[in-house]
Amino acid sequence: MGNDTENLTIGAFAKGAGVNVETIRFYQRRGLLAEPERPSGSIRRYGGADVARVKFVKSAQRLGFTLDEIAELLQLDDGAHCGEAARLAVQRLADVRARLADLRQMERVLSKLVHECAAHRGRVCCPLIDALHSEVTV
Amino acid sequence: MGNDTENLTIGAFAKGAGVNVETIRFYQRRGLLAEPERPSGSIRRYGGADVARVKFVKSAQRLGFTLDEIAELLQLDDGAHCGEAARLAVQRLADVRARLADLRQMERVLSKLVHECAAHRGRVCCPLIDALHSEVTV
DNA sequence: TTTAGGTCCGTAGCCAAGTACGGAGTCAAG
DNA sequence: CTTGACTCCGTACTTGGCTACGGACCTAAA
Repeated sequence: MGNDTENLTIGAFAKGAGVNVETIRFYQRRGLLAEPERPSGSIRRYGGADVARVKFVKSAQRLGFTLDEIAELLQLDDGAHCGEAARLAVQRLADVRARLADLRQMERVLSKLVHECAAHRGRVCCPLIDALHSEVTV
Repeated sequence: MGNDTENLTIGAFAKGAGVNVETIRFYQRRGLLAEPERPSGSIRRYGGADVARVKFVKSAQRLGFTLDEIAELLQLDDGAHCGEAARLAVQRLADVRARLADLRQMERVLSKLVHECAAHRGRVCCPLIDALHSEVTV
């Protein structure tokens, strides 16, 4: 039935999302995750959408967004106005592009350094360095 | 004489590097910055190379490197072996490329969303969202 | 029905990266 | 030779993002 990704306990949920249980609870307190209904007794159940949401949080974090920013992004999902949503998205896009530019610069420098260093094989080496000072001060 | 970027006091240094004095001192304690000689009495003096170094630290931070990683990078500059330096650089390069891939994915999704949202003008809107779940869970 | 293992909840602790503070010393201009 | 700005140094506090702990409760399988 493929139902093994619905009706998860918090433990299975956390494992599925690749975080630990405390993190789930922490996100609930931070408002990143709704505290779900408790269908039977007082144990909460989670589903695939929750797992996706947490994975989204972790992805966005890897890109350098803070939990507050991620909360904003997620509010797009939770019924914010369209105009507001678009405004936020545009803002984030600019942000992402700035990061991309930085990172490309870094990539360029590092890969150049690696190549030069390889080309130097046998010699005294290390053009790595002045480069770090002179070029990466973005 | 252009000497206004040499022989800086810590205050001028910090201002030049765009951080505050405490941060300089913090970096010294962390070993990111050497504690300089004290030519006259007990007040330390700094130069352009120090400024560049701090700017490098800040750039690298913006790219998501931790201070420990940055310290490693800076050791390339401070006389590490070439082989070791290259190893580190290769490692960081892989790192940077992974981040780039993430970020490109994020950019793609966000810009698609922004366009779709603009195209929607007047309608109920917000394709922003399922997209967030379905596509950005990198 | 017991009981092991999971859940709930609050509170406390941890690490990174600073930031703030306070008392003592220094130094250059008046 | 004093005064006001700056420096030195240590220690403490802050913020973000978790992680750990402990006692009470629930629940599924033996």
